[in-house]
Amino acid sequence: MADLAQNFCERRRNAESKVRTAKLRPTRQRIALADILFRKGDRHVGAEELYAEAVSAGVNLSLATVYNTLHQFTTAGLLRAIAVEGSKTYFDTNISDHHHFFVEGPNTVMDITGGPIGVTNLPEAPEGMEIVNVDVVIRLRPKRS
Amino acid sequence: MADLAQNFCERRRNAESKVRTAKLRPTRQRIALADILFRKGDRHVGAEELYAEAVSAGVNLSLATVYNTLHQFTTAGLLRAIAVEGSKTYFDTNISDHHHFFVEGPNTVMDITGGPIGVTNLPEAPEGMEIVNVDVVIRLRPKRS
DNA sequence: CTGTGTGCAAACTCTTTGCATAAGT
DNA sequence: ACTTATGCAAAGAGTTTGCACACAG
Repeated sequence: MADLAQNFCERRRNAESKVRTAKLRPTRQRIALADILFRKGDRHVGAEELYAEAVSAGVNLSLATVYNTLHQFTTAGLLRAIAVEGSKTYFDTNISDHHHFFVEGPNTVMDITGGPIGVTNLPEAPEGMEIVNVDVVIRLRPKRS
Repeated sequence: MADLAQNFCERRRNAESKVRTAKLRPTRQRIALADILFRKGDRHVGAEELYAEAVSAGVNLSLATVYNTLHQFTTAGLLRAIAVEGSKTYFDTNISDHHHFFVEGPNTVMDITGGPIGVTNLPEAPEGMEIVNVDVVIRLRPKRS
């Protein structure tokens, strides 16, 4: 029991420091979201899912706050928004340089593991522009017979 | 004048054959949209823009028809939907293997020209999945001082 | 004629916004 | 106390849907 309590406190402390890193006030909601997001390893979440998860974890917050927080975390560099076609925005807790599978049908995003993808012949940015990032998305579909 | 009329007819014929290629009935609306889409070279259009263009070209149609047609053309392989982050879907009249710049701010899509980008270390599709395509999106922002 | 396509308006999803209230420092 | 964040509900963008009417084969 003491262990559980300690883990709980430690996770909370980690989450809080994440929020402080982002120069945001460590409010209950932001700490709870940071905990959910960064407790487990790499995650790809949409706002609704994260909201549902927070609610079912007993956190009292609103969907608008989830959107606010996701954007604040993204701006602070704690999260990355993923470029996939479709109406929904996914956020990735893995900020390091990597790319994604997008699965048609369930519309889910997965990290590509097993060796870094290389992009060759990367073009120059046009005059007056700078490259923010390079996203590679490999679109998958369930194999038909 | 005769030239203009002939060009007009020829374009219309081309557009119609595009529609037939897609195994769709060559209705007035679909032919008009095909003409607008494929008359000029490569284009990246959203539904609303295409609708506006059609309307200002004197075509009488509805936005819903534009959406229907874009999806039908995409399914038929005449167009490709582009994976960019954000709420809006862009369609590309260039079906060949190429990739895109996405410009933050104006939220526009541009083809990457000047040599084909290569992707190395392309991973296997996971069990039971097949690769539909590989999209590379280079996100740009206006250079700050 | 017969069936598919279209137009319209309403519904729907995801996301943002405005403002009164609550909470952090 | 002072300021910033939150909750709520409403608005907003983009897209889809259902059904009566119109048009192509």
